[in-house]
Amino acid sequence: MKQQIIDLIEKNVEGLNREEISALIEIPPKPELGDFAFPCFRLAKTMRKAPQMIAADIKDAIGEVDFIEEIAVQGAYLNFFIKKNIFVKSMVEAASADNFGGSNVGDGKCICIDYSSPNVAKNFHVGHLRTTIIGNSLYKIYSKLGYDVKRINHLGDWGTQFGKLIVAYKAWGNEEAVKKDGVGELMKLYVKFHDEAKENPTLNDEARAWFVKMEQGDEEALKIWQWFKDISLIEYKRTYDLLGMDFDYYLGESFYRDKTDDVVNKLTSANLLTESEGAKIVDLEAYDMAPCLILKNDGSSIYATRDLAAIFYRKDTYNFVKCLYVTGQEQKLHFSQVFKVVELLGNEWAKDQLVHIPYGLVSLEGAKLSTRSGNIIYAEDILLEAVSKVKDIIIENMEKKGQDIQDVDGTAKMVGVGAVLFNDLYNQRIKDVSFSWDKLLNFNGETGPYVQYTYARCSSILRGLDNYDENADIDYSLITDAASIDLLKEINRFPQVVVDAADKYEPSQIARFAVAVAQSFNKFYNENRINIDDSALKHARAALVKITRKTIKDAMLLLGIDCPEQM
RNA sequence: GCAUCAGUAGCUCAGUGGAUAGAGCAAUGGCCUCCGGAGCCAUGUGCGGAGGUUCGAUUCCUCUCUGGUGCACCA
Repeated sequence: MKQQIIDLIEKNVEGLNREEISALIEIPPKPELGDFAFPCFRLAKTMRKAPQMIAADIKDAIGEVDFIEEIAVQGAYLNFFIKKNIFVKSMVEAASADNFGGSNVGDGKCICIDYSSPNVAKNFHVGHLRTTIIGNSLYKIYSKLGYDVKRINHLGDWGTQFGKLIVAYKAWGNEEAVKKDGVGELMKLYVKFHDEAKENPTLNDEARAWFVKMEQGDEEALKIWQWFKDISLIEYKRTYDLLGMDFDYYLGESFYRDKTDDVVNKLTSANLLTESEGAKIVDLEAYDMAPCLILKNDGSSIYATRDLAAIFYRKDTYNFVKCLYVTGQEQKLHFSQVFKVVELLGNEWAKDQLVHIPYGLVSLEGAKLSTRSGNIIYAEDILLEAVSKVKDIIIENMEKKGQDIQDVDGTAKMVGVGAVLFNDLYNQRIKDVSFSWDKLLNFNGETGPYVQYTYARCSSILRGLDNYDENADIDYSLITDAASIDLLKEINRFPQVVVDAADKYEPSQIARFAVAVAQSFNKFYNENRINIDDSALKHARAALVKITRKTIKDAMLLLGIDCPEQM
């Protein structure tokens, strides 16, 4: 419908191309102001006339059009009122299409997303949840737009921290305890190492020495390392299963250990490597950044080295058009440095293909999360707690309302986990999050369960319709009330919302949209009975329920959340 | 110190170079013998401050204040 408006304006206005017109056209803030609006401020300068007069002139030039009810001039705005039945029909039909909201702009091109990437031998806590949830949603969003997305879990499974763990394990650990408590025990060893190292700094040198051994392929070191890694992965996968998420590749930092030499060689031939305090660095002073450390003074690699190796590997292997890194904003400098180094090696594509997607810090009741101080909540505990609370509510509702819900545990999992995901995706990524159980477990208002509830309600309505024919013709002229039209307009934003979410790397746009549709539907529902005797009206309203239901489900799936038929 | 991000209603947050800046939470008061009350409706003296660009700035620029984060051998 917007295209037809653009056609009209293009034909009757000089000096603007279709793209410019399209960008100018807006949806008025209030329905009384029309269905589409075209502001004429910008034309005032070139046409040297008051914008109000320009609007009036354009109106006259357009004249009568078959699908337009009225064109109103309001100040500098040209407000278009589309004939309702035509507008309704076009919106319902658009929203009924199978891939509504999606497109094929991606054309099968590859996008790599590096996310989740927990540090092996450390617990998976609330902070890790953010990267996992945001990354997963971006995967869904870009897939919806026709991209071939590679989900890469770049495990933190290499580095000096394993030297520390080996030192700690050999000094204070034992096999039994690690077998019994898994990552929990490894964490204890890690914390103990840091406490002891404060008194005895030579422990740090020992740790670095063990890491050098790892890099040199020392059998004993690698055996312990592999064992710790296996233990950790089992625990992480349990959390991923709960979240209903998976990855295409688990390629941790260790995967690149034989590829860092090549990075050093490239940098050396490009004459970018300089020595400083015994270490090898790339000087970035010209770009107002601290130097990028490539090799430590003991010759071993560091995370930047491995990130560089990973970039070249991914470019060669997947030929990505974009490689996204979903990590905390505190790593911003690191990625700026690494991306700049890639660029300095003569890779212009680094400028727009390598993108850091930062998110805000998670704190716990105002204090920073810290394993060492015990100020920590584990992802798994949060998810299980939410599921358990949802289950209580479901059971209570079943007694109160006499509902018969088939799969209580499955539904509780869907809603509980969904609540956590939604809560994490609802605000802009960059906002810091102060974790609060109260907020997380309140399911009223702008929450996942609210949206899911609306979905279940749609399903329930459709199940209960009497004398309903799936294939009956719809009389669109029967839909005239404001609540119905608002609902349709809301739903029809979907394709643009998905594009915006992708452009800004902001799943929150989708979450906000899902809530807006749900709110709009609930208002419609409160004003319009659907299962009524008037068959034509019943079928018309049911058509709105159907597309609402479908759109909510598709939007929620983009967040990694499924919707239950009953709850 | 340098860099960077943020500052909108009591709280948590949306939002846009333009038509009266919006939601949710919390609070109070309402909601049809009828499709699901995890719902709907009603109540709101707010864009940190100062300049600048513009016909128009909460939005863009500069400065400033406040808070977060980062600044080499951790990732």
